[in-house]
Amino acid sequence: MRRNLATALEMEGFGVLTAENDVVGVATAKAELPDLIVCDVMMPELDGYGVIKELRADKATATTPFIFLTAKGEKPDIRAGMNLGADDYLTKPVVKADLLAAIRARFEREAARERELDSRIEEARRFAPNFDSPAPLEQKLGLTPREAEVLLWVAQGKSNGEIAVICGAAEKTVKHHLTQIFQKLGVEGRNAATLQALEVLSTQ
Amino acid sequence: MRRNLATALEMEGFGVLTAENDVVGVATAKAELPDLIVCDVMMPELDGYGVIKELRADKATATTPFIFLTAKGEKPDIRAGMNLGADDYLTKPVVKADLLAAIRARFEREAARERELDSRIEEARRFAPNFDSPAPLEQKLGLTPREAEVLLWVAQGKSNGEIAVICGAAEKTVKHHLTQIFQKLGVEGRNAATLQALEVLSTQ
DNA sequence: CCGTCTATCAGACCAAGGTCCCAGTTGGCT
DNA sequence: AGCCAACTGGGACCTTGGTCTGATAGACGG
Repeated sequence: MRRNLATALEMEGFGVLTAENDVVGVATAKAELPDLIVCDVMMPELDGYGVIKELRADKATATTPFIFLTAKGEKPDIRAGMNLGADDYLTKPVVKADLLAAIRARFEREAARERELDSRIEEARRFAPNFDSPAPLEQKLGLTPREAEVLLWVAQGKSNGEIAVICGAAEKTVKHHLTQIFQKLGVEGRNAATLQALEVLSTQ
Repeated sequence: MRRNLATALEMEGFGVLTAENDVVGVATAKAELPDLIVCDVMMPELDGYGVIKELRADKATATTPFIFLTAKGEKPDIRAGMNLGADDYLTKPVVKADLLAAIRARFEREAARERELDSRIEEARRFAPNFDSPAPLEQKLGLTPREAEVLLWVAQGKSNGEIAVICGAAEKTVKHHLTQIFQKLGVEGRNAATLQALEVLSTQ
């Protein structure tokens, strides 16, 4: 049965790993991190429910698509399997076409999620430091409020003169704050300070 | 039936929206973007299969957990529903406990995915400009190879003298490249140029 | 009341950044 | 052969950045 299934899937172009029982299956799943898991319910030690519980509890396999394929086709069996976080539940007898369709459907579903995830990551990784408030600089870099304010403008490429105008202080004062900042950050020059500030303002 | 179900869910603390048929259901789902959808199969115009096809085709609802709850409980019906990307399929008669458990299981599954996604976003949003290659600067900012190289080091906080050593050129030459760079980027000073460079190097 | 922290500012001084003008070399394209 | 773009450098010159020393003033807690 298992061999039949494996060869059928391989003929469709899938890479297949098999395991002879529940315990071995959990181990190989955690080791190989497959893209999808097909699993029976009736097995000696953990049984299928135990397998999915184990896999769902492990961060690495918690979101792996998981399909039950079993002769235990009573409603309570199905509900138990699905409620443990299975993604589909096929009851024997199963024709090859159904299994393939189910697998493809789960892959398609996973692909849709992946697309959404990609766009959200794309969004997140955009270079967008938040120049709204000097508070993060004050806290994360241990600066005084005024120093944080000055650094906020330095990080935006302002010159000391401009910052003096913006903050309503003399350029000398700005310079003084800057030396304090450089010392606290352990850097030389406004460039290195800017890099640190951007790091803080980007990760938030 | 629908009212029964809605009040039952509301009593469990869920916010519930209802729709009297397939077409209205699709419209409200697209408008309100619910966290989960429960849907019958037998409906006048689209039927349940049409509903899920529509929703899966729309980027905004493509990954919303979707549960069929219907009297059409024959195996081919179930397979059809699941293969269209449903996440669970409950056949009437359904006891309240089963529905609640199914909903909670889907939410839990979604939460697990969300946790994984959060960690991946956290990874991605880290401030990590890629200083490996000047090529992006050359292309996206319209610089010559040498100019891009100089800017790459400027963006890392190097002084003109240091860059001269690194690039094996006279400081005068570095300065000359910099004036070219400033002109091309339309900025004054290395700070503003650094900001533009980091933007390019961060978004990749 | 006194010390500490924060913010303010000044003068002197040097290093670094940046501009302007100019000029030689290489390499590819026509 | 001639041209153009890129890379290279020099000299003169000014601006900005940054340090050092030193000083005043309000706020705040012990």
